[in-house]
Amino acid sequence: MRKKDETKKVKIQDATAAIILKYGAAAVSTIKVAKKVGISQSNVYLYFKNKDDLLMSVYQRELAKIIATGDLTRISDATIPITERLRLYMKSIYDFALKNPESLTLIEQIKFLMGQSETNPLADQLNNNVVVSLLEEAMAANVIRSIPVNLVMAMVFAVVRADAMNPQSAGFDDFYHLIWNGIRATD
Amino acid sequence: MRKKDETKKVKIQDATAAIILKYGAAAVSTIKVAKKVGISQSNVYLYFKNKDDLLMSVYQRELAKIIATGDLTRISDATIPITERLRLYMKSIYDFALKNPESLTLIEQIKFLMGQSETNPLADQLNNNVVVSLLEEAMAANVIRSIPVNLVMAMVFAVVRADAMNPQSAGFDDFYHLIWNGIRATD
DNA sequence: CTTGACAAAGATAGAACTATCTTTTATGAT
DNA sequence: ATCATAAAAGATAGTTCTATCTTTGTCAAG
Repeated sequence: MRKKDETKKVKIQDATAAIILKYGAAAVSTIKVAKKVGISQSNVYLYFKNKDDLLMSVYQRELAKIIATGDLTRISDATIPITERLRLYMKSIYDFALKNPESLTLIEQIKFLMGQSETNPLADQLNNNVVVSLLEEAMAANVIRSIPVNLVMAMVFAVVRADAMNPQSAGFDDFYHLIWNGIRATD
Repeated sequence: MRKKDETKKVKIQDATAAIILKYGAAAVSTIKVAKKVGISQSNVYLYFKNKDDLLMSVYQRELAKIIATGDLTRISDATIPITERLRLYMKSIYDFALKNPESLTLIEQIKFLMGQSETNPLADQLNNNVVVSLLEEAMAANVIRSIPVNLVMAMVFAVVRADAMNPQSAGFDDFYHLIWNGIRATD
């Protein structure tokens, strides 16, 4: 029996990502992807159920990168002071964004095309469990002011993203100051 | 001679906007728009040069709403203290977003579909002249910290948008606090 | 060296769409 | 009432695309 070339699946994903980055997610078609890889169009369906499946796989791949980067364990480590954990959270997001700005673009684009797109691209990953409870804990302890969590998230991501896209980034300290002074509890 | 029904142009724009809000900008087609209005597809081309022209007109229409809302004159009125003008700017953006959340969605969607989409939807209008110089003036006067202007804009818009989309808004005071304490110069 | 299995390419049905061209219909002016 | 004009509808050429089905090619096991 003949074996399937697993590197080809990756090549297809890469081509898809390249098209999205250059022309936007709406421009993706199996024809263009296949042409870019140098295979026939029907061949794409050997590796992906359909176009949505392909897009979702690219989406998941970028998400996995994000998760692999940050050390989520420390964020929920109760032995670390909460202010320090908040800082850790922001640092890990900031570092990732600066290192992988295309990841954010890809996630944003795909989410925009496929879904009701929520507010921001990273919502899924760091959000849903760890970060929300971190923020809620900080509010309960009166370390940060009581604001809807999604406002804080939106703020963090927007600033990170803007900075990552800038030709020269402002640096983590400015970023941190911007966020922290906005959310910290005033005494 | 038979006269053109100008209300029909508006109806076409309305139908387009409705489709965008419900299914996203990528879902817009002259067929669907015409069906929604109850006219023939070719009829759309009597009022708009092509599909892009239609989308751009919807985009411009929403932009005009925003401009019509805020009183931009006061923002550049040098007799008003700069901190007060910064507050006015944020208030006008906040009020508009709360009153017209769909406007933001429409602009975001259309911009996303048509262009390289920059960072945020409102960039064009309040931005380009008045607001940028307001922020730069505030930085020069050391009223706010020296940060890239687009970071501040991104932050403002992201928070405003998130709040406007929330079922219950946090209110202007919380919004203002969040932004102001982030950007103000520390003494 | 043959053959089964599966990858790869080819071909194609069918849908959705854009933009233009043609025909019909309605209306305001004479 | 007639007629010119332009709106409205209809028809259509041509493109792009998805997803499936068919054919061809290739590799590995026996």
